[in-house]
Amino acid sequence: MEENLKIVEGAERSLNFMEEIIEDYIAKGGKDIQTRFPPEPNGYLHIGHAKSICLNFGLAAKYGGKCNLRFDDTNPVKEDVEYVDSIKEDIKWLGFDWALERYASDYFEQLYEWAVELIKKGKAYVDDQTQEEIRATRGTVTQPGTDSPWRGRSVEENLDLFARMRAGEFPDGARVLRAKIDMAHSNMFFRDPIMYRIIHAHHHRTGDAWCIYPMYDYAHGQSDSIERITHSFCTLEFDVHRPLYDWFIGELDIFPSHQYEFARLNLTYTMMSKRKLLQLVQQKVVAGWDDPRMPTITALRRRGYTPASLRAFAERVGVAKRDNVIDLGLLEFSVREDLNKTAQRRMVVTNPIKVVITNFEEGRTEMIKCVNNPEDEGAGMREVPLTREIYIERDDFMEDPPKKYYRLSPGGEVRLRYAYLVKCGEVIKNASGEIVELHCTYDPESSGGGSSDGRKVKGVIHWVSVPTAVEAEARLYSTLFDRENPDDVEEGKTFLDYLNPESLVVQTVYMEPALADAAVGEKFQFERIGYFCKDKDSLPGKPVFNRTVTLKDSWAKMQK
RNA sequence: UGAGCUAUGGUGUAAUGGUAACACUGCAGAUUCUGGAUCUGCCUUUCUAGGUUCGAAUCCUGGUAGCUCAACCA
Repeated sequence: MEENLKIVEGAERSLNFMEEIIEDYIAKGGKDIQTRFPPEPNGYLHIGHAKSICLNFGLAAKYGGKCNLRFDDTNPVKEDVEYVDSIKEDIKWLGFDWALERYASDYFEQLYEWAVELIKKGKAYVDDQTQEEIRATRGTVTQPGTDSPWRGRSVEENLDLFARMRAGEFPDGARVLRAKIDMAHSNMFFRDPIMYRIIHAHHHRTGDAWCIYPMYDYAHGQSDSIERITHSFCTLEFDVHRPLYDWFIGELDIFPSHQYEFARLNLTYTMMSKRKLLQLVQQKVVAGWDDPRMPTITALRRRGYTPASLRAFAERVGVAKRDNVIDLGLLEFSVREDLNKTAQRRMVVTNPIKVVITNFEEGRTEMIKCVNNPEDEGAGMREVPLTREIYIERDDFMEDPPKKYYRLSPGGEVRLRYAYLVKCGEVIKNASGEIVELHCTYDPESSGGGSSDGRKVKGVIHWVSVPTAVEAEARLYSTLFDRENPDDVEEGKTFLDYLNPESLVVQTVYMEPALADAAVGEKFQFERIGYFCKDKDSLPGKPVFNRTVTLKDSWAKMQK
């Protein structure tokens, strides 16, 4: 696995633009590279965050720097400890560890003092306008705004009012503290941005100590500065905020952190909007944040994705400044690549048809040696029982096969994986003409890859012995949505109109006995089917497996 | 229609004034006790019009297209 990681992460490639920024910084004498991953604890992390995590932690590691985890917890009504716990778990699972765990709320006192400083400089004022009035006077992107009637208040009055805001004298929404910049600025964020608002709410960390809370723009840059973040990476939509980020740091004359933006990750057949993901959970379209069809890290983990595969994926998608939509196929390629080398093989029949090997003695059980993973010699061997009656896949038999069909057909011969050659004799049907059973004969000389007369066979099929088969529930997942870009909605529709009705298909499958005592979270390749991971919903005697991803299937492709 | 950001194969990402390449996808073949894996080959690319230059994906100008911004969200 280490090796595997190296192939991707250590591969020779040119620098991405972020690495260039950092190398440029170092070339100019800069040191102590410091980054941070700054989630708001208001939801679960998704694959887009995984890209950001790999970037921030990866860059710090590559250049001998450090990366902090800082929760942007400036809005108590949306945030919760449930989310901070899940975020920490996800980051660790991905394989990263932060230098410092910090919260924007750790800096509330300092932020307050700096606000007082700005008031004293005449750079901030308390505005009594209502939310609606503020919105109405902000202007539009093409029209300038107009000054608030409270813009000219004296420093003394502002100081007094701001102190009383903090003291809790005013109800929510009564007043705000605004930076005094330029109501006609072409950048909307410079039109006297709000720095503080009154919210009488319990904060998950500071409790009831505060009833005024800083806005993102007033908190983020200064928090970066306090932590001496040298490179503050964020997504493209924040580029409009950068001048304001610089303005506060400049006015306060504090450590000059700098912000750089990169394009966020988009994936086909899903969406990254926290709002919409929350909607899927709340409307019970999915079973929860960790429903294996969700793009959240917790869901991907439950589905069977590995940390290494997600890191390799992040490396492969690269980083740049233009909008992108990554093909889901690349994510799937990344897990298959990892699981192919690490997951043990097992035989499982998903849609059975019974085969009776007529020349195999009744009551006899032969233990067949099977290779656990042909890609990993260290994985060893296991024994699988073979008996007179076995299950094979219904798809592996055709009464009237097309050309190039290598599997079983009347009179045809195939190899039972790891075991003998079998030839199909009789096809048993019920009254309504459905095939219920196949009668075959085996070649006792054909174990170990040979045959009694040197003949070769093209088809190899998997099988499970009937008396020892273990029943399990398989959850076959495909995309939650039926189109590549479910965010692109037509008139009068919503993304919920684009759900894929077959995103989850539950099946009863028959497994070889070795699978009976797999551990939750353990990953296997069900030979010729796909990669599966044992789910936490498993009950004693009733295992549940999630299909992580199918195997590449060039036969299915030919069929189309 | 104000400001900012971005334009390279089907999808991503490189090439940093000097032969447009790498990965995924797709197609074809070799090989194989997984129609898996592996290996080989192939298809397909610089938004547009000018300019600078011996030479432009790269620099300049205009155009076009896409994205972002008018929460007391982050």
